Amino acid sequence: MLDIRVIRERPEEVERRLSTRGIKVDIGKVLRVDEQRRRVIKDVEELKAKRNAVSKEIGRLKREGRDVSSLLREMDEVAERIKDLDERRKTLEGELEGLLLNIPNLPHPTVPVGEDERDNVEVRRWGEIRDFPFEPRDHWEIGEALGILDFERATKLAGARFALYKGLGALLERALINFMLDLHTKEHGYLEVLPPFMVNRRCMVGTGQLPKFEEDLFKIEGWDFYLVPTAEVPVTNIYQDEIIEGERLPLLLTAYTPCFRKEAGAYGKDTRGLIRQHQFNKVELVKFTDEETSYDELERLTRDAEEVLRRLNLPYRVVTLCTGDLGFSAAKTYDIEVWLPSQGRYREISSCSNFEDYQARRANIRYRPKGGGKPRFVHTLNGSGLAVGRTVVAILENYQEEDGSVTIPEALRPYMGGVERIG
RNA sequence: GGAGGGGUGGCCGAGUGGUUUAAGGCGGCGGUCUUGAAAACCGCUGUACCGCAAGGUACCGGGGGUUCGAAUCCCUCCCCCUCCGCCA
Repeated sequence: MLDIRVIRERPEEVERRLSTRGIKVDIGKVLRVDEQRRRVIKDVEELKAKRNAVSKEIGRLKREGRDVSSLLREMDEVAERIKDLDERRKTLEGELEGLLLNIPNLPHPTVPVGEDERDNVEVRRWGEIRDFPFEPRDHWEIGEALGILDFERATKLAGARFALYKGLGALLERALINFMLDLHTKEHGYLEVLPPFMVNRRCMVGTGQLPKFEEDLFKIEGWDFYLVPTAEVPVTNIYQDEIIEGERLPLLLTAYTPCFRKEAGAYGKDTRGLIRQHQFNKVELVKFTDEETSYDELERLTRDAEEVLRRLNLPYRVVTLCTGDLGFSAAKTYDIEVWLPSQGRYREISSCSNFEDYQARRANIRYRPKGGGKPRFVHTLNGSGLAVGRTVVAILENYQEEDGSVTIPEALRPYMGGVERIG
């Protein structure tokens, strides 16, 4: 959520920066509602001040045994006006909140202006793309042939966009989760947490999935529970409605969770294989920082995620998302894209963002500055470290051999009970 | 699922209609004293919103109601604890 005071003070700037996302926001409407709201607040609070004063007076006169009937009559009207204005205030505040919750974050000034993913800017590349002496196969072909992935039977269990891992495939997925968590906890200083995989609506509003993107989420019928689309939601909301002591910042958390997404609007996209599933595993990195250090922390967080690919020796590149490709709540995002030989291109495997105080304002997460002072909103950041299913895809494809076998990256072998090769 | 007990400030805890601008204590900050520290004593010590300011308003788990006036009375929901049942 944007700060209404910023919108009030610099409406043209807000409108201009939002327009680079390719959306049009009616700032004028926000300002009009805000002004009406403040007017009503002023009026009703004046009346309440009067009510409080008169009520005190009534108490005093009654104790003295004096007559108060004229004052009571006077207060009848005041009470009525207060009731009306309170209702009006509630309506206006609801209206303003509704508008604000549907306005995306302002892109950071360093974000390249552009329309869509074609305008994203590559910032670095790492690793050597292997030169295959044969035609590299798709990961689903490799996985099915090795008997470690079974999409057909997964369809019986749930439907399209689900996977059944078997044998060393299941072990590979589990090994990757452990490998990533160990790296981030033991070497990068993150605290591991294991949150609920379902959250209530308030959390979804806090991180920005709701109210705008209801159609992307799985909801539990009859309950105020949603399946988490990313660990970002439960982990960021851990500190909802709290004031964190400034000495404790930055807070670094990592979590493994499955992620559940409807993938509405992705019909026909990546229909085969593990790339786009209704359920997938992910290890997430989350940071809470102050406003001075959040962009340094974004660089570090991105490097922490990249480190997974370096250890696995998988070639990748990092791109800065342009304004038109930026997510709703993000001020700046780096995507990490891993090389997939079967597609001959880089595919997203991690998305690392700084949300500045946008989520903190929605979820009401503040910190007390060192040495005291008024609480301020934290900056929140998160990034995949990494999407596990897509990491399996990258390993199967980049480490495949002509005979259909797959070599296990060395860093992963201790997590695989020493297995060096599948097939 | 059944029965009972609870939810008050950073923490503990008093408060059953108006002298409550929420007692008192602990913790924290500042001061006096001291070579320094401790102790003692004194003072300060929540959040949000409206307002240029002075100041005002709201908040005692959430929402609604009664009343001139609600932490206090009524309704409703949520959460926690204890016991019973069921269960991984």
